[in-house]
Amino acid sequence: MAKEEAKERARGTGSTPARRASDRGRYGRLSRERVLASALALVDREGLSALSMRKLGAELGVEAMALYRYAEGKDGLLDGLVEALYLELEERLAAEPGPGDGRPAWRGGLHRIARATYDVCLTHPQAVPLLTTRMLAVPLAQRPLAVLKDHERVLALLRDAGLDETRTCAAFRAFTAWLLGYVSTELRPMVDNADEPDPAFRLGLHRMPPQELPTLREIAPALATQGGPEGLAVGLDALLDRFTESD
Amino acid sequence: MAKEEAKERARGTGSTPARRASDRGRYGRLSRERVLASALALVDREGLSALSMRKLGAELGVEAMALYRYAEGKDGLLDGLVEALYLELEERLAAEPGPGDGRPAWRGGLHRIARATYDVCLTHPQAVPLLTTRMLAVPLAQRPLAVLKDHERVLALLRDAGLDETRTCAAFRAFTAWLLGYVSTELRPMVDNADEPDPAFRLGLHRMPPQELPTLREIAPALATQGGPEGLAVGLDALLDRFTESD
DNA sequence: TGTGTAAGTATACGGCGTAAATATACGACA
DNA sequence: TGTCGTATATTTACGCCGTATACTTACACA
Repeated sequence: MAKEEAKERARGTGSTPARRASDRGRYGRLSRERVLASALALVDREGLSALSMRKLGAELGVEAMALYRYAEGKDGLLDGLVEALYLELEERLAAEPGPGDGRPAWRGGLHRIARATYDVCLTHPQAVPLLTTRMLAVPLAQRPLAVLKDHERVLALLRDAGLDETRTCAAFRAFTAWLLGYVSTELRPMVDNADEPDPAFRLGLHRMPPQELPTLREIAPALATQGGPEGLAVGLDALLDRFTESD
Repeated sequence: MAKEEAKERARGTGSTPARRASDRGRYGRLSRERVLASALALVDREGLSALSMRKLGAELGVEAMALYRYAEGKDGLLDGLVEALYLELEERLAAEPGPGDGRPAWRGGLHRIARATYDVCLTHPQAVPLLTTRMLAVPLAQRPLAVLKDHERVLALLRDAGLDETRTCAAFRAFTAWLLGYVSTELRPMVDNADEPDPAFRLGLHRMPPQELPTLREIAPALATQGGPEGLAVGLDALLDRFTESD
């Protein structure tokens, strides 16, 4: 793959002098990587609903239909975004060393995965809904390879913990549900009007009928805070403790 | 009832009359309730992507634009579906008695809410993604009243547990994340081809590269099982234990 | 019985995803 | 060097979508 890119670059640097500048880049501009990266950037910048084949094409200097060589339709493109997120997760996991602290390796591994997933989602908050919509909507075996490899890592770690098949499944489900639920609830806007100086008005509390929602009104400012990665870790430990204990 | 609505209409308030069935003519066919119920039925039957203003209008024997009196645009309609789900939840909670078993009332209450939410989602699996996309995308104060009332119930129960504000928030977040994550992961298809008799093929395992995904391939059949309401309850207890304990 | 108003319709516009046919640049090979 | 097959991108077109705007119609009430 790197070799192909090198070839393309050599081609681009003018081995054929008669080629006009506007023609030079016409072919070989696109690749699945470039398409997905550009799509993710667009989503990061303008949100999921702003992603259309035409707009993405324009962003890449190309007609919409050209994208169909690199993703099968819009749905395939969205699945590709999920794949891109998990590839980024893979990179992060490969980069970080893994602490090797007091706890068992399998538990540390699960925390690393959870934390890295959190970080990826924090980097691309607008793409997070894709995890519960596209990724979970696709049957297990049809998910992108990067996703399946992530599942594999988690399952292998649970196996390392010495769990039998039943308990491994239960723990895997708990891990996934907690992680996806946590990032889904945490990584999105809580504020109503960010420019409003008064916290109560910024939260839009004036919209809430006070007699019906006394506790909520009282506690809403505190709810605007976040649990952060610590909250994720605490809940993860609680679930792992429960779901990995033998009766 | 018809009299009150007539009064409201005369007063010019924005509320919507629901005419008696015998009044059926060209006018009075629609109401917000009927629109939302029909939309939910359509989603249940054909999935979220099949819901369009035109199709919903046709279903109700009406032009698409007529729907705009009862929901502000498509997004408002989707938010209305979320509202409908939480209204259904409210009904369920009102109907069931509440067991009053050994555990503290507040914990029993949270379990009742979680279970009822699970049941509602089980009844409308196709609508579940709306919870993580539409509901969570809307800032707290702008969520439908039925949603806010649900939040209020949960918060009040946590307050009953004697938690301070900080801990109440943490527990609320954990409750929400776990519940939404659980229903999102649990209530969707895991199978590849439901008509295939061999379980392995039904799961599409032949698509998985075996050397890269050994654990996953081995455990995939077991993963196709579900945690059910019991799994939800077990995890909920684990999280509540952890997030409500004082240091 | 007339009249104001809410309920629903008609029409139109621009954007969307994408099927199908078409044009074109490039690599390979003569 | 020329030409040819093919991968690559474009063009065109179709039907569906959400919805702004202007219109018609049925009803409540005087």
